[in-house]
Amino acid sequence: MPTEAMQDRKQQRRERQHAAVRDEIKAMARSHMARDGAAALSLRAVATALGLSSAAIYYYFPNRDALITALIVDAYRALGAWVRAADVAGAPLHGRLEAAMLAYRDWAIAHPAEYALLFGTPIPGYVGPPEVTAPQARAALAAFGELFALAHEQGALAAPTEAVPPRIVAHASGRAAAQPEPPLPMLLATMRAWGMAHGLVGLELDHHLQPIVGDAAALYAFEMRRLLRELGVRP
Amino acid sequence: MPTEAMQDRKQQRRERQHAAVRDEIKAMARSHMARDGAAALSLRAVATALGLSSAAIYYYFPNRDALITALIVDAYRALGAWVRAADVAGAPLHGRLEAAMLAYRDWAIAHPAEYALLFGTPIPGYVGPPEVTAPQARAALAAFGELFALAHEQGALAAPTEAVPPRIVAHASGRAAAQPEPPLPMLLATMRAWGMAHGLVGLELDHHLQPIVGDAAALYAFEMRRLLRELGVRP
DNA sequence: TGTACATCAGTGAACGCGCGTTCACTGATGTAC
DNA sequence: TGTACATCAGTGAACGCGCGTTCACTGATGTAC
Repeated sequence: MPTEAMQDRKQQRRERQHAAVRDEIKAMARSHMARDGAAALSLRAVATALGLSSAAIYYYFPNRDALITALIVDAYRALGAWVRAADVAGAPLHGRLEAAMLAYRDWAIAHPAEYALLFGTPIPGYVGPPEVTAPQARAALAAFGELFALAHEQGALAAPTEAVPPRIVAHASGRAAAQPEPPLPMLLATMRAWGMAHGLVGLELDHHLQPIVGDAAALYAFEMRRLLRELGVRP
Repeated sequence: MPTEAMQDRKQQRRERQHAAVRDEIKAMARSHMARDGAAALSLRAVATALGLSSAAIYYYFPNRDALITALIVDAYRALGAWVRAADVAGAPLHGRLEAAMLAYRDWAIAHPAEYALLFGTPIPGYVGPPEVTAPQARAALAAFGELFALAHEQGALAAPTEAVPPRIVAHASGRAAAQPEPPLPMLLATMRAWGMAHGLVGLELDHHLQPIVGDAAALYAFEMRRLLRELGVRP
C-alpha cells in the first residue's frame, strides 16, 4: 500500500477529529448562550464545561471573535434551513408562505440567544467580518424572498397602492448588471413580512407582548395571515 | 427667622444638588452607552469621565443595577414624550398617527443605545424590577394606543376581516373591572403598528435594511402610510 | 524489532486588564452654645 | 466672636473576580530507518 494514501487517510482522520471538537465547542457555546445570553459568552467557561483548559480552545479557534463569527454563520444557516424545511415545494403558495413565516418565529422562540446574536444588540467588543456574515444573512432572508418571487411570477402579489419612494425604486433597479433586478413588489413584500415578523418576535422575546395580548403566538399567526391577505396572496 | 425654615431651605438646596449630580451621572452614562453600547456600561468609566472616584457613585446610586433601572425609566419617558410631542391635538387623525409613528423611529435612530436598552437584548447580569419598568413601558406605548383609541371612537378603524384568535379576545375582555375593556380593533391596530415600527427600526439599527432597500427611512415612512391605509384610517 | 525523532493535542501557570463594591479616612461646611 | 462638634461629599486603596490571551512545557502517538 502506498505511503501517500496512508498519510492521506491519517490526515483525513485528524481533520475529522479536529472538526468534531470544533463542533463540540460550538455546541457548548450555544448551550451557554441559551442560559446566560449571547453577550455573556466566555471562552473559559465553555472550555471548563468541556473538561478542557481555557488555552486548548486556541487550538480550534484563533480567538473569541472567530468563535462568535462561526456561531453567527451557523445560526444564519440554521434559521434559513429551518424556514426552508417548513416549505413544501409544489403546494399552494399561500400555505407555503404561511408555513415559512410561522417557522421563522418557531426558530427564534426555540433559539432566543442565537436569534439575538443575529438580530439583537451586538456583543460588546465583538467586530465581525461583514464579508463573511452578510452573505449568510442574505441567504437566510432568501428563504422568504424566493417564495415572494414565486408569488410575483404567478401574479399573486398586488401592486403597491401608494407611491413607492423614488430612492427605493432607484436602489432596486440600480443593481449590477450581473444580478437580476429584483421586482419591486417582491422586494417590498419581503421587507414587509420580515419587518412584521422580526418586530413581533423581538417584542415577544423581550416579554412586551404577553402581558398585552395574552397569546403572542396567536397574534403572530393572526398578523401573518392578515399580511398575506393584504399582499394579495389568497388561500 | 425660625430655625426650622432655615433647615428646610438648607435641606432643599442639598437635595437639589444631589439630584443635579444624579442627572450628571445619568447623562454621562447615556453618552457612554451611545459610544460603546448599553451592555458595556461601566460605573468606573462614568465616574472617571465626571472627574469622580468610582466609589463616589455609590453616594448617588446604591449599585449598578439601580443606575440602569433609572436609565430605563428615563428612556421610556423620553420616548413617550417625544412621540406625544409630535402629535398635534385637534389635527386630522391620519396626520397625527403618521407623525407619531415617524417620531417613534426618529427617537430610536437618535438614541440607538437607549432604544436597545428598552427593547434589545438585556444587559448581562442585570435584573430589573418589573414593577418599576413595566408601567413605564405601558405608558410609552399608550402614546400610540390613545391615538388608535381615538380613531376607533371616530369609527375610523376597520374591523378585522380575519377571525381574531379566541385567546386574544378573551384576554382583552378579561381585564379587571376597574380597567375599561380595551376595544379589540384598537388593541390590534396598536400592536400592528408597534410590531411593524419595532421590526423595521430594529432591522435598520442592525444595518440589515440599508443594503437591501437603500433608504431605510423612506421604507419606514412608506410602510407606515400603507399600514394606516389598511387599518382604514384615511388622510 | 528497536530506537530516534517529529507531531499533535493538549496543560498549567501566568500576564494584565477592568469590573462592582467595600471601607476606613478626610477636608470642607455649617451649626450649637 | 470663638470653639467644639456633626454632617456631608467625596477619596484612595484594596477586595476578589472573571476575562482573553500567551508561553513554555509534556505525554501520547505515530513514523523513518
